[in-house]
Amino acid sequence: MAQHRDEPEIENRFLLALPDSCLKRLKPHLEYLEMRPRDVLIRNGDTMEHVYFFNRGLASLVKTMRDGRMVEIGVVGVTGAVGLFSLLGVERSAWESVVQAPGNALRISRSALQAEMARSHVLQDLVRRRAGLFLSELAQTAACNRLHSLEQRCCRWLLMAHDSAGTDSFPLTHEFLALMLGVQRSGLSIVAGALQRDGCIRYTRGRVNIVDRAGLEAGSCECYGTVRAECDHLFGKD
Amino acid sequence: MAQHRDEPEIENRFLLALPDSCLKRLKPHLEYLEMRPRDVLIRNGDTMEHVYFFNRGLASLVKTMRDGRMVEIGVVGVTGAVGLFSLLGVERSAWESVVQAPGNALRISRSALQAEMARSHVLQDLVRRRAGLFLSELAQTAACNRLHSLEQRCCRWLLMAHDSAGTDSFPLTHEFLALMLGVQRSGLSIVAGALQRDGCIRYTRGRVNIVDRAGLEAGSCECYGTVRAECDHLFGKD
DNA sequence: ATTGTTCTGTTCGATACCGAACACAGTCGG
DNA sequence: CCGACTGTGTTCGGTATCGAACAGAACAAT
Repeated sequence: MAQHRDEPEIENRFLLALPDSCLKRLKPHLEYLEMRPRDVLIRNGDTMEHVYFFNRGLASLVKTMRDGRMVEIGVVGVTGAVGLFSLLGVERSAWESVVQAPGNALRISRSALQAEMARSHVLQDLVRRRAGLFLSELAQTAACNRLHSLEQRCCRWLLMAHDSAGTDSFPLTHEFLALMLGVQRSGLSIVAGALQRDGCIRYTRGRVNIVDRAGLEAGSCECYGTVRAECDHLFGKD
Repeated sequence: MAQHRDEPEIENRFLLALPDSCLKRLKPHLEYLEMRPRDVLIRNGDTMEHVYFFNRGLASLVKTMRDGRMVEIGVVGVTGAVGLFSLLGVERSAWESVVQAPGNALRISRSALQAEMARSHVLQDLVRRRAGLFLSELAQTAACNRLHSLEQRCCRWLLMAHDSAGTDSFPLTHEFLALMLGVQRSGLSIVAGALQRDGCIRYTRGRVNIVDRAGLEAGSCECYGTVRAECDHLFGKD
């Protein structure tokens, strides 16, 4: 998962929100990495030595129980950073961060970023705001997991993935999505089939195509809109 | 909910973990408050101006949907602090913090506490560690809400409440517990009735009595033990 | 004592999802 | 071209929980 470049292109919206001067000082510390599905960035309990800014692609934050059952408790895409809370002094990760959608990211050591935070008030402020947004997302997901149906959560998930994918088509199997949503694959296949019949999505062996976003939004719970609105408020509408 | 004392007794374990010198400087800023069930400490979206350290009693962190359905996404008792993340620079609360079990708390302004953090490395470190623990709790609950049965979550909840209550008997209605767990009251009554028949608890009109902790632990999901172990690791086993 | 309110017990049909299984089709490696 | 594997469609009985309703019991206010 390592591939180096001298002058990586920056598309991550968190980084892009920083002033040029700040970004310029960070650039020498940024390491360009290809992100491949199933790459594990941070394990549960790991000390967080690096922060990852996705330019493209998406990471899943996953909690696994002792019996092996797992469920996604959050995602991090182009508006966020994997390992964000390490910047607020939290040592260890309480979940596993694993690449879900392929793409690339810029990695920087926690210490380098904290050094810049000590200097840049803007960066410090952005980290805090983004952390607040993340907390909100996490709480929303906790409630969503309890209150909303599989179909609603499935639609929400597809919308979030679509936002981060950048393209209408991206790799995704029923099996994987069922794992993330913490449900049986058979149940998910039925929901996915219904969404396909309704013309919201189309899929073929491990690849899904978002056809009708509005349809998905109608089928989704309010959680997508709530989180999206907060994110737009922080980074602007586009 | 306001009742003042000059030299409040400190039982909150977060505060007790601080060195005397640090505590001594904080004391003049600590305001003693009675906590009554349903008192709202922080609303969703509020800026967090104060931090609350419970000596006794328990706060529920609650997320409410637009249709009025709600679910508890976490609790804060004698080992934590309501408004903790404000100390890491997060401005606004993403949920509502409401008193669940009666007791009393010490309140301090965010600014006073941050001033002391700037001085005390130990306090700063403890805040970060406790925040990390809270994140872990939140993630655990998000997963628990998806993966575990009502009975398991009910047992877990009773155990957590028991830990914070300090006594074996505390006020609790089926209605309230169903709200917190995000389920129907009728379903909860059946589970509660079963637990009573099994001799784990006894209850009468709005009051529950913990009879057999071991039984509850057996009926609970692993989430209770996982979170409890992390908490013990941070504060010691008692 | 009477009345109103809160809390609990219980029923009942409806629904969502589980958990396991099997079939089949597309894809890949040799 | 031939397996082997992976991804999807579908079934089926079982269970958990919903959502709504009603009744009775304990308590509080008057």
